[in-house]
Amino acid sequence: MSPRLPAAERRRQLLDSAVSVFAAEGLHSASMNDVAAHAGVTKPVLYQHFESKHELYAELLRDLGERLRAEVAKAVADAPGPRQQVERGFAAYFSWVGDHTDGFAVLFAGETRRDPDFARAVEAVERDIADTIAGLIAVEGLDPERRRLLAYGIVGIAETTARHWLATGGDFSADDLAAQVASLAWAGLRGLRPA
Amino acid sequence: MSPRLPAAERRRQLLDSAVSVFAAEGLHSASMNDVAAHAGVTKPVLYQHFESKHELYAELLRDLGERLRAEVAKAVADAPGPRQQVERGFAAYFSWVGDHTDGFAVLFAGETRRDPDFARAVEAVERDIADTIAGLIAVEGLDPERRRLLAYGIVGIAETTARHWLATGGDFSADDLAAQVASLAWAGLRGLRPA
DNA sequence: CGCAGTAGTTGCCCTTGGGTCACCGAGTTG
DNA sequence: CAACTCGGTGACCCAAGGGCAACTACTGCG
Repeated sequence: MSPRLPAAERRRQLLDSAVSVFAAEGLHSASMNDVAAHAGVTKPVLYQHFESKHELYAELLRDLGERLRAEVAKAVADAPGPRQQVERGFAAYFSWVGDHTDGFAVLFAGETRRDPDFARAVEAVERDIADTIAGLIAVEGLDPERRRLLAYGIVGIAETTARHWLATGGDFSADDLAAQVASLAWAGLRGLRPA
Repeated sequence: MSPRLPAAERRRQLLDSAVSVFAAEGLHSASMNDVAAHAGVTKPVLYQHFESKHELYAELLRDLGERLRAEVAKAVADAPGPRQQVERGFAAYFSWVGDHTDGFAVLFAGETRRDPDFARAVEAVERDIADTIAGLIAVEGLDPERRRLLAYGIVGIAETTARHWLATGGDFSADDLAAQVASLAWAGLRGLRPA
């Protein structure tokens, strides 16, 4: 039997275990048994804290998404001007990714987008960030649909370069990476011709 | 019993069925039974053409990836200058996506990246396109790693805007979308300051 | 007309894994 | 020292689904 833990602590520990197990195995390959075992505990304990596998995963996504979102929002809010907002936003993003590779994998590289509930969670994060970016597009008279589309483009830059960064072993630091990518994004945003 | 078909035709039909079933249900939710039934046939027939579910899916990814890659490569090769290469490359990409929404879903929105074999297939496409883009970055003296990183950023723009385009019902035509996005990407690529 | 050969089918096996039930033992409290 | 609570366990149920073995039926050829 594993050492007894108060409910709150056990729950936190289970969530942490779930992130690493799901990141390593993927949603459908990882069993509830695996998650429980990783926490040094058996399945029923897991079910005392979470209704179902679905709910556990959804909770995970909400949790991770909220943290990433908060991190980026804070960095952007603290920046003095638009150029710095872009730069620091990316820096916060990549820094979070570097510190939470498992979380990033679960949020964006997982089979997240297949399930409607799961998709909502990750899209909420994307939308939030995209809305922030949309406000930085300097072209006047660009209709909101197009504005949002381009903002999603920038979000896509972040996701894909982050994945590539992790996949290739990360030769750059998060800040270096952010500087590179911010430069690309900023040039793109400023160089747009008024439609 | 379903009408008898020569092996080659049946195989093609099974592949087509597989794309739509996997796009609708996802790799792990869709059963081999579903795929077979969608083709009006039973499971063993499916197994006469494909060793396993894994192999079927891998074959699908190779097939789809090759087509997308060829489409983009052709468009880029036919363009007279770099600006047009970007524009027509995106146009070909979005046009393919619009015509093969199921294929796009399987390639990029699926649980593709979890499995090493599957990941290879989709990464091959990304890499191929990224390499093409890398050649268009005009900054001299930028080291190849950074060049490639930025190229992946552009690839990310395409993927994410395509997903957003499909998810929101696609108010734009593929060409309109391409023009918008190409403008963003081109501005980004040209506006980079030499490092 | 009968015999290959190939397309399809029915039916089954067996593993995996989500989810649950009945029980246990260590503190705490009156 | 009961008795209650609460964190924990082992064993089990049941459905889904990948994969296969054995059988059937159509078709074309000598």
